[in-house]
Amino acid sequence: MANNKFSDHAVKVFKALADPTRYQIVTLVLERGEMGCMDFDKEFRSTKSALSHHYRILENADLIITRKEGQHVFVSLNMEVLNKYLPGFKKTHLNKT
Amino acid sequence: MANNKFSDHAVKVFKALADPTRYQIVTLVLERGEMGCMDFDKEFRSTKSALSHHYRILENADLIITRKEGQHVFVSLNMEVLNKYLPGFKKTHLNKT
DNA sequence: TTAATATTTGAACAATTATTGAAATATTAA
DNA sequence: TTAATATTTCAATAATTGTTCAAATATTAA
Repeated sequence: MANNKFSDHAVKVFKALADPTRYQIVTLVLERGEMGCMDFDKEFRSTKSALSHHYRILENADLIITRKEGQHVFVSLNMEVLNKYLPGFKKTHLNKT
Repeated sequence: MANNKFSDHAVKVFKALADPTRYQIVTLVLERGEMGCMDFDKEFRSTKSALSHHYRILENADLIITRKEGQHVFVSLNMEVLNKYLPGFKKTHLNKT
């Protein structure tokens, strides 16, 4: 978390979700739970490098948590932050066309 | 509303709020209700032209409604869309530091 | 009609953000 | 140790977004 002012962090969270790939990452992890961080490159067209950059942005917004297990990195959501800025996100954004 | 797919519109809404000026416009209108669209140029440093461009983005995301009364334009929120993508927004984003 | 005020538009430029490919780093297995 | 796989970092470039200023449009008042 870079900044502690509510509105600054809020804008950062919106920025993090203001990209189709990152929005999809968040909704997929929300649906499936913790995922291997590079599983996504099969699901969407995105290189591993691009994904890595996207993770950094989600992480800087404090929306995701990454955990390293051996060679692999796993991504999960920081529900505390998601609920702080986007309460009801799961209900509203999951399983929508 | 340009696109009818839920996630595309959602990303558009996040993009619209992913800028400090636009976030402030939305929270101010939420707090005060309908406002003269150029009242903001006193509140923040932003030219009328920049504000006009910002309104177009908020309008394209279907977040605001503009109403013309004589020479003046008034801005209000489209609560239906705000509630569809960001339920609880008012409660969480109002009167925060 | 002309003048005054309000807002929008468009084009140019600046700034930020996204993507790429190659090289670097880390971990594990052989 | 070397090789293989996973992920990150870096620098370059591409693409998008934000701001500015000037011109255009709209509305009302004189």
